[in-house]
Amino acid sequence: MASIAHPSTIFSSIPSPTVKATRSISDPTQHCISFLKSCSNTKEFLPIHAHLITTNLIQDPLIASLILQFFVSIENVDYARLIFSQQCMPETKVWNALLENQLQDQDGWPKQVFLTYYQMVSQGIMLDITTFHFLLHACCKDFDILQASEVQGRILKSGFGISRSLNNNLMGMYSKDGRLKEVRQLFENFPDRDVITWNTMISCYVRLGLFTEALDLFGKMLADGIKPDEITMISLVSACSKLRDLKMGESLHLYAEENGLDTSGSLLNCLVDMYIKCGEMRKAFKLLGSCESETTDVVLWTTLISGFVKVGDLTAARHLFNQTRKKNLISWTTMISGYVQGGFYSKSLELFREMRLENVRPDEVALLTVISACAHMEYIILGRSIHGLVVKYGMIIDGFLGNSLIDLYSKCKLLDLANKVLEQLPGKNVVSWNSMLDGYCRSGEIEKARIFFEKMPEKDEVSWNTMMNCYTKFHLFEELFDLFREMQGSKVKPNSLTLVSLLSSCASVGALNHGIWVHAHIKRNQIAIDNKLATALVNMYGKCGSIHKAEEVFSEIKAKTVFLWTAMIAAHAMEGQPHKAIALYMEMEVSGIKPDHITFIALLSACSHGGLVDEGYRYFNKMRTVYNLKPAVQHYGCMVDLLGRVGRLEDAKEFIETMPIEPDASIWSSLMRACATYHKVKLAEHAFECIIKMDPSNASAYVLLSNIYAKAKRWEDMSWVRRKMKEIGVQKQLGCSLIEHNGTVHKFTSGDFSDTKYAEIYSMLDEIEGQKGRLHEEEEAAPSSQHSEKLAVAFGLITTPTRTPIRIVNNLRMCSDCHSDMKMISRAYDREIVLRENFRFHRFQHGSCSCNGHW
DNA sequence: GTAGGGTTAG
Repeated sequence: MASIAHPSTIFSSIPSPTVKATRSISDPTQHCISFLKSCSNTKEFLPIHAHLITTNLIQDPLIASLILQFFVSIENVDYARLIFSQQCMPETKVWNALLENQLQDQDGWPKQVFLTYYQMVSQGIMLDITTFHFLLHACCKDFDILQASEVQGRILKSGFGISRSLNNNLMGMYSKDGRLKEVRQLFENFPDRDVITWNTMISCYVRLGLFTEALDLFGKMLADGIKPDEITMISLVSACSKLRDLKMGESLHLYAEENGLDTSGSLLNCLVDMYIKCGEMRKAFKLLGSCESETTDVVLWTTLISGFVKVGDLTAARHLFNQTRKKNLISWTTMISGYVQGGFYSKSLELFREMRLENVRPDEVALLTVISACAHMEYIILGRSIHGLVVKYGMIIDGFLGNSLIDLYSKCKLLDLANKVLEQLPGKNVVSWNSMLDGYCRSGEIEKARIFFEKMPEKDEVSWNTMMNCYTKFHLFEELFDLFREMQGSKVKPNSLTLVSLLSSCASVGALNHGIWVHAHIKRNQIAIDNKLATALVNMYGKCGSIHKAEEVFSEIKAKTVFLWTAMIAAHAMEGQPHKAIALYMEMEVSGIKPDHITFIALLSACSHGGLVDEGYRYFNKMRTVYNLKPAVQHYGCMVDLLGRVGRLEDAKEFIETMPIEPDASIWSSLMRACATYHKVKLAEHAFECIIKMDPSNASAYVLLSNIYAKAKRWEDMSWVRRKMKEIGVQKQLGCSLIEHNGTVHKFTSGDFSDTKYAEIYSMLDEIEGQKGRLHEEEEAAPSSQHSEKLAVAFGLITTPTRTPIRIVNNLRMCSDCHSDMKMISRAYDREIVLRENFRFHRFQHGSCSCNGHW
């Protein structure tokens, strides 16, 4: 408390009336108020009391109420009443002034108002309409249903009868707390409604998201002969914003203009917001242009910033933000959250720091926004310190704020902390559980995730999709489809994201029949195929070797995104159709779509699969010179692959040595594979050394080198490699092949004996060996007759009808023996064999392969 | 009685 001068000095310095006019700071009333507020005992009070009586200041209700407050605080109400009996003011008025004073006190607690109220009741003080207004106001500040109904009951008993303004106030109070039932009851039971009664009812609907009800009520209001005002329109136009109902919004705009309502104030902001949210930027700006002078209204500016954020134009949003003269917390939060929504998390945190440097104190919304940014970046240290800030500010953690914290700890894989917040969270909802579920999923705790998922009190589409994405991510194909079937039996309908997840899983294991089934499901349920779903379908068909179906889906989409184009280009690349990929790329350029990094990976890999060196160089240079895209290590990898495939090994080596970024192990592996093809032992050894320097236990490098030595018949070197592998414990990556049959995906690994049909499979393999009509060369590792793709093809020959294609997905590139054996099998058994390696297909038919020897 | 900012799957 600031030091207050002794009363005697205050009184001696009371200025004359003329001075008072010029020096309002020393207003005697203000002095008295300050002094009264600091009074702590009766002894201090008495001198000023005498002064107040002589100057008649005691008749000032505020002063009187402070005296009252003083005596209430020292629990001597009797003395207070004695004092008041000497003055002419009715007691209720003074008590009301006290209530008003307590309400205005920024740091005050609405509970204080109720303490005063209980004192009034126990003292038998009469309550009037003003008292009730203050009480309702306090109820709004800190809603408590018991207190609210106590006040409502007191109003009914007071004998005034319920006035329209009290009724409106009661409605407003319940509306703020979202109590539709109470508001409706007060509305229905009060026939003498004015515009405020209607507005309160309408805004209650809008607040609760019942937009259509709000608009319906507007019709009834007109029918009732009540003229709407600007505030009515504000509620209704904001309902149209939320509904994205441009037509209704425009007709409300027209109504306002025709009925002479003021559309230059707050209503203007709402209309601008509505036009922006409905995607009518031009109309919004036309409306702004019609304003007479340049407005500096911070709400309007913020509306515009938010509009640009919604349409994804963050540059424009930031430009406006920088020009906003009187930024407040909401403008800052709008811009910060804009960056979060656009995925520019670092930018959002940067701006938050700037905000704090400007001494703007964040509230719950601002903090949960930056917590969400920290969560996405997995910035746990900053995230925890913001959690600390939440505690420091004494914020109550519930609802949104709590959910953002669960999300933070989940994304950072701190499951205990996430659980702790969850347990202590008062208003848990499906978002809280979803965030926790996501924590288990991304930590790889699949079992725990499933148990948690089963126990969730409520599941929405996010819950199902989170669990399903988890299965997709961990390649649990069976579990994924089982869960999908379960989902179809539940109340929640699969959405396009569910289907994207299923399709991407089908794509990764090459499960064409499952993919076709998902596509049929989409058609059957008349789910709209948007760009994202089309991309997933094209990707699935492309990766399952069904290029014509991919083209079909692709051609049906009119406005294609870069992702869709890229998926189609990649499909051609995988098929080894470089010219089609290039033609498509050119078509894309013509249609005005800019390629991205991924497009160029697809395009360069197409060139590589077709051995198109000149084209490869051309596009590699083009990405930088025309599109200003910096080639990443994958792009350099494609180029090395391309040069290696056509046998320009020295060029490839030089390319690696002059590339501006550090080559990684995969680049040297590319070169090594080419060395294996072209029997360049020396260069292979150099590449090997480079790989081992970076990654001493790189399994594929050892295996490749060993194979290269074997091919060169350098047995001693080969066994050295083998010994070395044992010494450092290098584990060979197991070859693995997938084949879809009868609703499941079968997985084979080299020398695998686990399949129930293994006896039949191995006798089939013997038969194949017999077909070759020659003995096998000496094999260094597992004989190629037991390579996983052979097992899979044998399985396919046994289990599928004659002449149907056999589709296999490999995790590794196949060896040359398998490649020639597949050609032979395709002729001997008259089967098309479609085999997918990591990034390309081989189609074996009538004894030849679509790759034309470029494997 | 009214307008601008908020959490989760990809």
